[in-house]
Amino acid sequence: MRSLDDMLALSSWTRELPADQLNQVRAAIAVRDFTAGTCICRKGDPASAWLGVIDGLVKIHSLSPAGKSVTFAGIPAGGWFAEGSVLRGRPFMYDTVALRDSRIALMPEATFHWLLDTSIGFNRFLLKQLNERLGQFIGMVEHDRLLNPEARVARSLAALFNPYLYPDSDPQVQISQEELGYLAGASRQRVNRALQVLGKAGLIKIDYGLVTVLDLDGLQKFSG
DNA sequence: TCATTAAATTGTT
DNA sequence: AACAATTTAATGA
Repeated sequence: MRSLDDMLALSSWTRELPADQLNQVRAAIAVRDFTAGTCICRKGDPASAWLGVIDGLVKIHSLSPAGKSVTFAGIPAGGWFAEGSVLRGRPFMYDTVALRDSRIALMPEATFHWLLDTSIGFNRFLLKQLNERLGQFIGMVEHDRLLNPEARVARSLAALFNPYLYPDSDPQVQISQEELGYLAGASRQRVNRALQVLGKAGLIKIDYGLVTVLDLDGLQKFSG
């Protein structure tokens, strides 16, 4: 299992920090392990920390009153999230659940704001991250209206491997087809078919509970 | 190490 | 949505 130091080494915002500031930031970050299926934070909880996925896989999602699940984003190892709520000083708007055993970094709100006030590199990182996320969500609306289900699954999958949001060299993700369905807004059956098509096209490799991306660029551009 | 079983996931209708 | 097949993980001989 990866460590907090692995994560910080991968996070580009740490690179321009003076050594003593980085040490202070590192000391302020708490690390907690969550087993698969447990809730990391719920809608309405105070946003007291900026969260990072050191290892594992997390989803941000919402449950309809009728109990249907919609997943807005899957966050694999290397990703930071919840900056939106921390920036506004408002409670979380969505639930976050560990999809498999996950190790989470919690940077206290005060530390987050200290970095925001003192580090240009940190601000640059946040701008880039917010911009990447905005692009992903605009893309989701576009794909939802314009593309066929195979292409939607392809892009949803590709979004998990955004090299800026999730700087992790691992081309695999351990996720069930059911969860991919929540992420892509498609039924499990549809995801199953789509994955087979994408596999035959040589873009991914499918194993039990595991998807390996062979051609990320091709996956992003796939349109049937 | 191997066999058995339950649980999770997948493939199909 | 329901069913059958497959894979994994856990258990104990």
